[in-house]
Amino acid sequence: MKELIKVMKAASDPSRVKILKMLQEKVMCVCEIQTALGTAQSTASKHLRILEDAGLVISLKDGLWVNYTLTDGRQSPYAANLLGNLRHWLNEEPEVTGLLASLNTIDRYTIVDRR
Amino acid sequence: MKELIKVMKAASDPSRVKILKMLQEKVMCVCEIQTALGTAQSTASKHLRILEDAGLVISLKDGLWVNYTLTDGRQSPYAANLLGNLRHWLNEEPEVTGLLASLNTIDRYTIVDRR
DNA sequence: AGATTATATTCCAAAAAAACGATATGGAGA
DNA sequence: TCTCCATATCGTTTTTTTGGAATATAATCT
Repeated sequence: MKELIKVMKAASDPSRVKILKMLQEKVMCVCEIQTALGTAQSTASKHLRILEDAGLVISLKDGLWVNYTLTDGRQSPYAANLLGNLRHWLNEEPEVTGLLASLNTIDRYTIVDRR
Repeated sequence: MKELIKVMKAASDPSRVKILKMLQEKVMCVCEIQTALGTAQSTASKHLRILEDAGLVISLKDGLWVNYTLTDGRQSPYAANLLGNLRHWLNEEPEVTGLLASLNTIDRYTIVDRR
């Protein structure tokens, strides 16, 4: 029960759902996600932690970068189910299509250069 | 997106998940749900409203009683999906099996007689 | 070693959610 | 009509969640 609740809670926030939809498209580091969402760095990082705790996402270090990916869902049937459904859910929503379209323009090196 | 979030939020609370599992077993009125959960009446009523707003549950008046049932999920694909999954999810969890086992002893007329 | 940098964590304030008691509502029966 | 009763709503308090700024951490580079 706790496991299910954790997955549902993770999926109860628009920013986190957006992160999941973005990660369907590509592996992303924290600063890319932060930029795409338009939030503070700590906010992005915290959302990612919640998604990771729910078994929806995994992090992989690459030097200073931390890359986030969707999991294969092996550690939680609830997570697996959600990730599977999310693949076809929300694909017509402007809020999501717009965000995904903007991913082309978001690149970690460009982000870093600009600060 | 908002619709999805509403369903996920509705499923993010243990009491509400328990209500859904109970309604898989039988139609229940508010006072039966209140008793099964051990909460205040207003609390049960509010949880039910949230579930109803998410399209997971419908209410049907029968005199003074209000009977709650699971929906067929026609008004929300997300609700339909969750209800379908919940049919096999959590069936082994003691927290749930115990609750469902106790439903035999919970009957609206008995509850009313005792107050 | 020291400086730099991407990310994680901490701290705090604001917003949202949850619980309960009390009251309101609306249907049933006298 | 008056009363009674199951449920809904309101008002309030407590708890949880969210967001950002500031700081800590850990890896890289000179």
